[in-house]
Amino acid sequence: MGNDKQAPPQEAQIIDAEQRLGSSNFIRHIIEEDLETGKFDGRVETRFPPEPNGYLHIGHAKSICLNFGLAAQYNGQCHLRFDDTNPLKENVEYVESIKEDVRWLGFDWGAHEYFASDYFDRLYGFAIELIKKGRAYVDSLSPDQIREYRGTLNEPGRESPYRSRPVEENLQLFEKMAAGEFEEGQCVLRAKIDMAAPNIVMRDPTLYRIRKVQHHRTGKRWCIYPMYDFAHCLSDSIEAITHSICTLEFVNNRELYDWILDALEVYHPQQIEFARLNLAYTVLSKRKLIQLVEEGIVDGWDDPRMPSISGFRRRGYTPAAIRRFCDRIGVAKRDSLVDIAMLEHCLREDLNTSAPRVMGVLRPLKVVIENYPEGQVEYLEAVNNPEDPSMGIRQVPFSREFYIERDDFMEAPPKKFFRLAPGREVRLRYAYFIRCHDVVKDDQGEIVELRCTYDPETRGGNAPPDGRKVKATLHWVSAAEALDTDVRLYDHLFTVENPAETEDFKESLNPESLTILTGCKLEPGLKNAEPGAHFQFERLGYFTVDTRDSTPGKPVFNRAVTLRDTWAKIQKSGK
RNA sequence: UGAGGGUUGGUGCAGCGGUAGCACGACGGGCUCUGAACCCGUUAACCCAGGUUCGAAUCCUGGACCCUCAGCCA
Repeated sequence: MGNDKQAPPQEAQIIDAEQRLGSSNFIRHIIEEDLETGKFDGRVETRFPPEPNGYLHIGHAKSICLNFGLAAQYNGQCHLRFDDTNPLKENVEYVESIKEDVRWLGFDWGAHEYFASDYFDRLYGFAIELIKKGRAYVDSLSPDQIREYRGTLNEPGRESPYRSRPVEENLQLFEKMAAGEFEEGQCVLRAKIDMAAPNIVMRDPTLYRIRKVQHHRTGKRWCIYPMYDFAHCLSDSIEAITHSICTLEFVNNRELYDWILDALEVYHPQQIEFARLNLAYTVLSKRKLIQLVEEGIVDGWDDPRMPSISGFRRRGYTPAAIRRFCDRIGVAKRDSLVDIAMLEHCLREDLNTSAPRVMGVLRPLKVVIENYPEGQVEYLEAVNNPEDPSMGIRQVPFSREFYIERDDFMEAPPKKFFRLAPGREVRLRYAYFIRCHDVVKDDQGEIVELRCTYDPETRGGNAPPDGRKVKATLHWVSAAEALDTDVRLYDHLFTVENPAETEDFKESLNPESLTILTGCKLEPGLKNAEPGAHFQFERLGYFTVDTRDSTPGKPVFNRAVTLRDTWAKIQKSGK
């Protein structure tokens, strides 16, 4: 039951593109203007260019939705290109996880799967061309010297003594670099631009460096690897990208992007920068995320508290919810911090229509119905999803002994509490009206059981002939038939809105980000729920079957998000 | 103090010279066999100061504040 139905990728893209039609942003303005002026012959070609050195997170999802969404909307194509120019940090495991995550999000790059490393030969050729044009040189300064010579934000840099090497010498040196005749750090290839440029990026940036390590795709073929600035613009050019969309921290690099393409006189895409996503109460920098994983603060990249795509997936988020979220937060150039309430809203919105309802008691309180026959079990009809009648009905066992939520009973209820209390009558969802008569306590005074009576005339949860009304409906699970299992609840990983802003972001970790509940009582039909399936536990929230810790016959559940809870709000506001 | 980006309700995004709008949130009400969902309503914003104009969030000038850049990372 409740298997995770995913729309085929193409369909997902089309549907979302239609939804997006309403909202406008500055990138669309640019594209539409380009379409009008015929700047790129009416083409729209984008790319999502991850470096395979880590897992994708919700910030990448924003970029993925943007790039694939734009391509779909303007009948273009979006390429998936791995920016694998630094073999020190990259590996195939990441390549695979990235592909899985993009696919899971519902996007299809078709045949357009590329690797910057596939262009290494051509890139090498471009480098030689630059040298021949007198626009690049091999520098033999040490890394420290290069830094010294670069100058500072306020002072211009100085030219390297090797800057004026003749073309022939540069050519020979560069060939030797590629042939492995120099050690790492001994020399680099630099663009010859302007050491006094006000934009530091333009002070003779490094184009190639020596790295005597194997590359996960090209093996031992190379010992020199191109830098981002050199590889990226040329990869875009080779693939005939029209709009190369990246985040704001690359604004300064655009001047270099343009310089390289102009110097080589090749096809020239347009780089456009937008603000990266920041989400409240979490961190979205690869470096920090890696730290959480490596220091064992979380259980891995797919820990449900992680803002990684795999984390959200395991937590119980859906691709549609994440896509909708990305559409709604919009795209702009100013730094912002998005409220997680927005994300949670998108999940609820999606799951409300698609997730089967089910009853589960997280913190059980036993109830005995004194006037219900001992040993009797009857099956009552429950609706699978009131939002979607086509999802049908199911039978739920009811008997003399069952569990309700501890929170649903109060011995001395305050004014606005209208659930169960001594002497009070409530409805059991789809079952009967019951009235509480006695409270059984143990030696410590802890409530261990409620003694109630039921009204047979309210079978199915219907109002009795005398028209008696009840102010609350509770969920419940029959004791003997209940599935006994674990449920995990999650809260923000951090206690402050913007942990990245604090001195040490780990200082503000939330010690209560994970709560493991054992002995939860769920309706028996859940016994064979498939890993990854989504459910709404009525009155509680949306839960998913954990894909890692569940075993056949004993699914373990993760709470993805709570339902909106007016009662909790009343309590918090102090009645 | 160099260069480049940015500043619209609590949050995110529109508005591109003509009554400042959408979503989320918050608050109130309706409906309800989920205190959910749904429906209805309320709240609340143009960084500041000048200027241009019949009219400025939009154009101009000056200022304030925030962000990015000194990797052989991306």
